[in-house]
Amino acid sequence: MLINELSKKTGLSTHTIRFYEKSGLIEGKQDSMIKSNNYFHYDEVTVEKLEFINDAKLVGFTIKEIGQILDAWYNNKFTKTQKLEILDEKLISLEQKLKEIKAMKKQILQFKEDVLNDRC
Amino acid sequence: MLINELSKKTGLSTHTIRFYEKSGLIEGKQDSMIKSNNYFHYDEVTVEKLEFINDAKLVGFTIKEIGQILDAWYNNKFTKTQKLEILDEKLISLEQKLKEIKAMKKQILQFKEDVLNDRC
DNA sequence: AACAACCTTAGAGTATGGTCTATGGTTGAT
DNA sequence: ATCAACCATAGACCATACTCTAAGGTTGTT
Repeated sequence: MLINELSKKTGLSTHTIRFYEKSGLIEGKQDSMIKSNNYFHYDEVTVEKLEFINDAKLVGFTIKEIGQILDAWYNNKFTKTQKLEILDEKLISLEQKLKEIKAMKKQILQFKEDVLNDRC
Repeated sequence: MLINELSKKTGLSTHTIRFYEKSGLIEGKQDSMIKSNNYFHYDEVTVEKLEFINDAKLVGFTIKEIGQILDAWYNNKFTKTQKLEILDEKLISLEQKLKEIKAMKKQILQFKEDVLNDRC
């Protein structure tokens, strides 16, 4: 599929998709059979990747981190061991985020207590 | 205390503290008794606020959101009801973040499975 | 008095993650 | 053939959240 269809499938603008492509998160292929144009073609895996990117942004991963994860998942830049290391590292950072959010919940509940009891 | 001491107590640079002050997160007081200078003085509450800001940044709250929370907690810009509304809203967004992170954990565990079983 | 070590404001510069515009080429239906 | 609707690249522009520099005033110690 071409970028427009990819955009419709993922809800991301073509600008954003091209930005992610420049950032190395996804990769389209130009068809060397067709000489008249230089259009990029994208596959279903790219759709999956973009959906993952959306989720990964929500949890606060940077473009760089998302790139690492995608490379660990769907490329051959790394050995199996390296891939597992990267993924484990991200799991640890997610655990950390969970802790931070739980602590913040407690903090805000405390603020609510303070408000309710006019302690501020 | 002056900004340098505040900086040492919180680990934030004076630049960053001034940035937060400009952004309305904290507020120092100038002593009108002293005419020779215009130095800002900060109290222990400001230390607490800056510590909170640090934690709040970790969970992904923006400066604007942090400002709202601080106002809800330690100011009289809002009524009690408004304050509780703001804090509840933030609790909901924290719940949402928890969900997203848990989903991402599952996703990455799946990636690990894929790597282990050479499915990518 | 002079010097280091503070303080102030204003504004420039940086990194990240987009978002948009300009320019020009391609495709497909009429 | 022409026209809308697509495609590409390059680079400008934007918001957020800092981070730093410049220029000048204050304080405290010697």
